[in-house]
Amino acid sequence: MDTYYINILRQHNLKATPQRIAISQALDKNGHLSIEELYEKLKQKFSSLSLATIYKNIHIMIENAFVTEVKIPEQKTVYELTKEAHSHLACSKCGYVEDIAVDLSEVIMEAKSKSAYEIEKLNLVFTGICPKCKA
Amino acid sequence: MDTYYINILRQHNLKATPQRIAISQALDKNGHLSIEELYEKLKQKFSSLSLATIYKNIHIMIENAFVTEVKIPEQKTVYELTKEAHSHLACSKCGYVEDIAVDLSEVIMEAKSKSAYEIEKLNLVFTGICPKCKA
DNA sequence: CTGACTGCAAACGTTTTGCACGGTA
DNA sequence: TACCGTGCAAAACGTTTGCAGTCAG
Repeated sequence: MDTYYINILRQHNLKATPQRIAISQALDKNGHLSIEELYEKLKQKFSSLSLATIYKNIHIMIENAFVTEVKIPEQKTVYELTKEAHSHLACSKCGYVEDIAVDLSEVIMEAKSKSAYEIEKLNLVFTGICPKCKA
Repeated sequence: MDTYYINILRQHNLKATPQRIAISQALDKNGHLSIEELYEKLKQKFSSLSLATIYKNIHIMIENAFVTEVKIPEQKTVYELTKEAHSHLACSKCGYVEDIAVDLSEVIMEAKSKSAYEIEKLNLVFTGICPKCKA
């Protein structure tokens, strides 16, 4: 139901336009999408959809902590709805990206003790072959 | 001495042109540079230097495992001379990037046991404030 | 001497911008 | 109704390509 997305959009100070609802839904259902994939998917619903609208919305959604950008080595950048901190697994064959939760507390402690930086966050991406591509 | 860079370039099957020597040296001395930073630095030595030359060389150097691309969340991509696997620390204020070695064997084991992917490598970037920016 | 590299200019793809119109709250 | 969001077209970027001349090996 759209009400669900309307509410979470409003909770993030975003007006609930049909395009934004569709973006939220697409990211929610697909997990991780690139700008181009988002555009292709939504173009089916809104034939007049403009790429500029996708760009503008993704950026405003990132600013409002509603969406998070995920940069993957040697692949296109993808976007996801913001969740608790987690890591990512990316398939080097097909590009599919999924979430993975690993315990990083030790790693963070080690990094803090070894460096003079005031560490705020960390970003971990595993790359490999997904089950589908292995088969 | 240039001989040093000439040799490592040749070891990577790359002809040792003055531009390539300068790129190697700049990356070696500065650690991590973006395309633009590289261009600005080398432009001083080679006033006729073309951006296209930087792009072409960086790519051929990546293909020959001489240079590695480092993608940093919300920052410009930087390049470094290829070394053993290591992680990175990036300053969210000034953009400065440095290497850090942390033990990731446990994390890798955990990821392998939790996922059906055939994990090949991992990429870890810490973001925070560097000592200079803290002061 | 030959093939590879450079610099230039043009082409390309992606992202951003300005503006008039339309829709949300 | 007032303001914000949308779509369009153009502009601005960053990156790539083709080509003629030059250089490394």
